[in-house]
Amino acid sequence: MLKAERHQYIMDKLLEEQKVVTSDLALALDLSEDTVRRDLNELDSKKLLKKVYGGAISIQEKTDNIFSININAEEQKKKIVTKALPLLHDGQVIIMSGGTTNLVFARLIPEDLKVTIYTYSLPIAMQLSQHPNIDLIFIGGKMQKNAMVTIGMDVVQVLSKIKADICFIGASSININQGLTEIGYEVSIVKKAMIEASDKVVSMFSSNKLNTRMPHVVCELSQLDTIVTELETDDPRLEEYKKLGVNVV
Amino acid sequence: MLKAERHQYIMDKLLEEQKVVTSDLALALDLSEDTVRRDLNELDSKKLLKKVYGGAISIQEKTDNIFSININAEEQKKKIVTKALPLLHDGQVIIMSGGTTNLVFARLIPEDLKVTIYTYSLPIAMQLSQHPNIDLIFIGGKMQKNAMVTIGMDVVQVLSKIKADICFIGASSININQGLTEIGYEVSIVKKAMIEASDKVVSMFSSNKLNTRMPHVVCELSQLDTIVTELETDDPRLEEYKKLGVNVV
DNA sequence: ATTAAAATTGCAATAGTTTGCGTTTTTTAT
DNA sequence: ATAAAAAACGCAAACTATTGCAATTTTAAT
Repeated sequence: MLKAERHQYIMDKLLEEQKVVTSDLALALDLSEDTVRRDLNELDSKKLLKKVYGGAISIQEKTDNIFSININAEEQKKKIVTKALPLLHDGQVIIMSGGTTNLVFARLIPEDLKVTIYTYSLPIAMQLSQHPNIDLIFIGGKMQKNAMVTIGMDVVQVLSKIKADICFIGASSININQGLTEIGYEVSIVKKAMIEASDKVVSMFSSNKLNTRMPHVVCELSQLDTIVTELETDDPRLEEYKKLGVNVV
Repeated sequence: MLKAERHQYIMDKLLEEQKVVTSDLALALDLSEDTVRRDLNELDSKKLLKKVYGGAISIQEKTDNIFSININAEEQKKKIVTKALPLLHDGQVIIMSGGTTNLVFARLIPEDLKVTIYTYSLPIAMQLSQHPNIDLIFIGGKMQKNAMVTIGMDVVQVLSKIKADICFIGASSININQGLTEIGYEVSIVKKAMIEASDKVVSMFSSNKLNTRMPHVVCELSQLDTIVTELETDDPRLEEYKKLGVNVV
């Protein structure tokens, strides 16, 4: 992995989570913490983030009366989510996690689709509020302010009581051995509940998330029905996933 | 292989993979790494990619996505909510309804205030997510998409189980006889529950809401502790309200 | 076709970067 | 105060880039 790639990865992560932790990045990227620190310091000196003890936080101009969400590589994300649109059908009950890929997905849901969507992400809910034909239900609870999602027992409890046809789950990291892993424990718990509540589990992410890992396991690959990336379905990097029975789109 | 062909190959690869590695390209194109580097440098100077140590990365765009909310008479609202700021104290448990006045209020909450806030409004929650010291709890439920608030039994139920020190309630309409009234039935129910859950009830609104009415009653004036408007406290339009025991700020 | 100039290519030596490790220093939280 | 975690520092090994140069190929004009 190129250094510049790592930098992109870090900035990407920062956009999603508002902060990054040195040790988590070292784990995710399979690097020494030294190198991560050097990366963070470099990005700091370029004023792209603010290095703090233990990691880094994003520097974002105070948004005044506007809620702005930065999306990295939006074109790529559009490509990914477009491939997932055929999975949607009238009448479905859907659960959506947070993340910018899901946000792009939310925006591209056809106007005439009539579905019920549960979400626990503020930006996703804001986006879906614009949609004329969606029954939208927000799952409340304690807010994880950086990611703008609710977490905790309340969320899990609501999820345990619903039964969805399909869920679209964002991924921070995925690899063959651990499967889907998350940076935060709380979020991993919520995602587990989400998977439990859904007949079908779909995860959309860009290929740079492949073969990275985070501390908290969400689920094994066997629990994923479909993964959607920007890659061609015959790309060698997806081979192992297909072997394990995951549907690759 | 012609140079132009190679360039095309590199750009194709880049489009697909977001990055190229010098050594891989040299191998794939059966060229020396020197030549590949020269190619990459050339493409870099044409701004078609970004040359980095070890290879090159695609120039990735970062789009800004805005959920914008129009706030009418923002200056006036700032004036109103500023008068309410002294009601806030560390340690309070607070409930906030939706509305743009409350949104402006949320934005002006001092950075160092440590409180717990319950809300059922997406924009309010988004705004409060930016605040470093607030414990934020979102009350989930079915979304009323236009107003971007949750409504219904779920919301009422959560509200019935909490006890807040103070609530800040937006007002569609207020008058002496009916008190606070709302345009939507669902919202009126939620606001009732909110008032029930709070020791102290504060409503902020501009004076043009005075002496108007809507179909659904929220509460009588006697249940309001404090109203905050842009008017001077001795303004004759507020006289009647003061007489009924409402604190006027 | 021939030829000279210009561009391209690979090589080798040199220079510069990156990275992980051991050690020391600083920071944080108890 | 003290212990634990994180950061900084210096170093060596591995990797990547730059440079000048000679050999080769391409281009363009007679």
